[in-house]
Amino acid sequence: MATSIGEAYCGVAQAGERMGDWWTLLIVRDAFFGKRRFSEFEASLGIAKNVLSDRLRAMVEHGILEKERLAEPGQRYAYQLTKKGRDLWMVLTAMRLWSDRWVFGEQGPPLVAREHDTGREVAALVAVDRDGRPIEPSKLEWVPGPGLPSTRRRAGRRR
Amino acid sequence: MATSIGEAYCGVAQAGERMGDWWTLLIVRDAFFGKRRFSEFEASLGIAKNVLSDRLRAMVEHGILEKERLAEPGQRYAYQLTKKGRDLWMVLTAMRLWSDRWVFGEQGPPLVAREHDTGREVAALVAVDRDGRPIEPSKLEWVPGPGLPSTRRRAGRRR
DNA sequence: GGCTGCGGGTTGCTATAAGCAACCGGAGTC
DNA sequence: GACTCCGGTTGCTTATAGCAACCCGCAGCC
Repeated sequence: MATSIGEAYCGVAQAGERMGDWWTLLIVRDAFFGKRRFSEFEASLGIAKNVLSDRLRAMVEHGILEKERLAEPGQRYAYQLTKKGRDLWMVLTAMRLWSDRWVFGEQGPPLVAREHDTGREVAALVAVDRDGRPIEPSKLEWVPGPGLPSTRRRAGRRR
Repeated sequence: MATSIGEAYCGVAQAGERMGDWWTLLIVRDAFFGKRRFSEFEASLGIAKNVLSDRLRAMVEHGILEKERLAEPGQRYAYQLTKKGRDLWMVLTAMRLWSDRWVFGEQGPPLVAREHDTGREVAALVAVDRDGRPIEPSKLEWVPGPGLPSTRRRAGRRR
């Protein structure tokens, strides 16, 4: 990861910084599938042990996962998603839906997310305002928010 | 990127494979900001020239960007998002909203997306079914889709 | 027509990190 | 007290990001 990326006041860069690499998202995905143990992630992802160890530690440090010792016999731990981690669901879903359309396309998605009691499937994401009303992405512009510390922005800054 | 990741029948992994690394998403973000030229991306991102060159080529190959020679004097090119590239907007937005909440938090987002004619801001993403009705993520389960070639799945497979 | 400047790269070197295999240590089990 | 399993660590090799230097086509200038 580039040093310069992390300094940017950009949510995309910041999120990328927190992830580290794509493994992190795949670990979160597996956690959503119910996987919790070191060996489960290892087997499922085919990731090297040292890299997995590294990722898990970083994710715990960043508050995406919680490590907990299991009551089971032996030296066993469970990694579970925190609220912060579960909030990555939208990121995973956005990526999955993009792939469903642009990678899998005609052959159809290998996996779908379905509401368990009604059977309705997630077909898309829509952006909404604070009242929950949909916003069309093509009509959007980017404007500085309250957290922007740029010198070009004056409103709301105390000196 | 790991070799094993690309083989997975998982939209998240596939999307990650198409990206290559986080630079790709940052380039797409800049393209949404209106940047089109090699030197614009270079200056904005602080990315090394060879890496940028590499990413742009890969993105053109993957159909995320289109390279076009400008009519201007000199040897100048413009890189523009294709439909496939613009469709990454949801991924960027999901990451940005996650950062707004979990990285920037109290201090507020550095940047907001606003509908230019009404001023309404994008506050969240919601998952919807094919009829546009919202689905609550916490009630979801994952099930195999039509594109899954697993041996455990029989429906729809020709031999 | 040679000089200069600029955009858009390429080449080569170095440093960091991923991949892989081997080993390790605590907890339980026989 | 030897064996096994889980969850790692250590050390080596390979791949790739970062950086600096150089390069090439095209234009304007004189």
